[in-house]
Amino acid sequence: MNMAEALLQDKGFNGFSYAHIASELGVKNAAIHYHFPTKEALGIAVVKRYRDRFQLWINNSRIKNLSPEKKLDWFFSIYTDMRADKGKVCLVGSMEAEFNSIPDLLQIEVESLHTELLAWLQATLKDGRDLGVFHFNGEPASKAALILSSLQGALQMARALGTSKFHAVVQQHKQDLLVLA
Amino acid sequence: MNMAEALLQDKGFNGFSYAHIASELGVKNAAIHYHFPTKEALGIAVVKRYRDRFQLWINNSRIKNLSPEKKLDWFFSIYTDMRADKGKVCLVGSMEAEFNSIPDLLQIEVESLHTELLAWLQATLKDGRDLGVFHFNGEPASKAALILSSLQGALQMARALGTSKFHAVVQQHKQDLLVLA
DNA sequence: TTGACAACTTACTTACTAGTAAGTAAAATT
DNA sequence: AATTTTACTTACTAGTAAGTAAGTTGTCAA
Repeated sequence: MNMAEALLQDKGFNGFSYAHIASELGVKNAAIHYHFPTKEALGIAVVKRYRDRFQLWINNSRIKNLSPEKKLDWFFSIYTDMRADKGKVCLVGSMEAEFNSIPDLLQIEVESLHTELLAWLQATLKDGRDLGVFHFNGEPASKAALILSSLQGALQMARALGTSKFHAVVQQHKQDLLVLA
Repeated sequence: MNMAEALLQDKGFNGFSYAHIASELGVKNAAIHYHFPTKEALGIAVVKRYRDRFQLWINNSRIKNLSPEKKLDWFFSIYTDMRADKGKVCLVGSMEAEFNSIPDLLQIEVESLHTELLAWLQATLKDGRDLGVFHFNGEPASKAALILSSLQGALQMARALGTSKFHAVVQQHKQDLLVLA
């Protein structure tokens, strides 16, 4: 599953095969099929694990008790770490880009993950604005969608235009939220 | 090339084959290879055509003489139209998501397109701020990267979460740029 | 000690992939 | 009118994809 997740974030669902995983793990093709009968099942398991991991994080007091500002920094750091880890992109972006060529049940799993990420970010932005630390117009839902879509896009952008562009985007988000115009 | 472009935006580079194009056009596999010897060449031709089209547009007086505000509306409309056209995503996002599983020369072509899109948006944002119609902190380059990455991500997001999310993002960008805090 | 099960390997199938070589019919060029 | 070129088709190759059936080995419990 670690290998599959890394390959998903590196090459996309249609860009890797059972053979890739098998050879790198030093096992045979069929050994993967023993644990994950189909590629769809493998993809779903990876996304499901990611969802569970995210829920564990945000419900852990380590994160839960942070200020909105620190929560946002933590959230940004997830994406910064992906960029630093061999230029990975986020799972959601990787699979939504080729959404119409991935299996049905995997689409549903990706949708669930995306909804959960967005819900947490939206709540965090709302809390921050209510406390007066974040400044933005409009609905928290819209601002959350803007920021999340931008992080997703910026990881992809960095592949062509370099890591500096990714960091520029993150800094711009911080400035937009924290600095009064 | 129209078919290839549509398939790229629908399924990604690794999600379509010569057979897809051939069958839909009612010709044989080899007929495509006659015009585009390799899949890499086909991809490059599609992106190159898109680059040329974009340069034609922005150098056309119809766009060139628009106010920064109208220019931005035009730019947003490109992405809104993609969303309306069977939920396509932008070429750049589609290929950067699977960047590490597409041919080398195609990567370079995508990079060029992305650089050109970003340069135009950056200049437009700068002009708008200089004229006092746009309001944002920081460098035009960073704000341009933020907006472009967000549009790219929002088209992908809309596939899982619906068109309304895409429109929310566009409206939020307008509000962020136009309304004083 | 035997039996059952987990975790494989071996060996395979079917379907599809990009790509090619050789031939053909019609249109354009000389 | 003869020749060349364009745009294919037919028929193929070599490689890879996901997926499967049957057999093997090591571990553990009764």
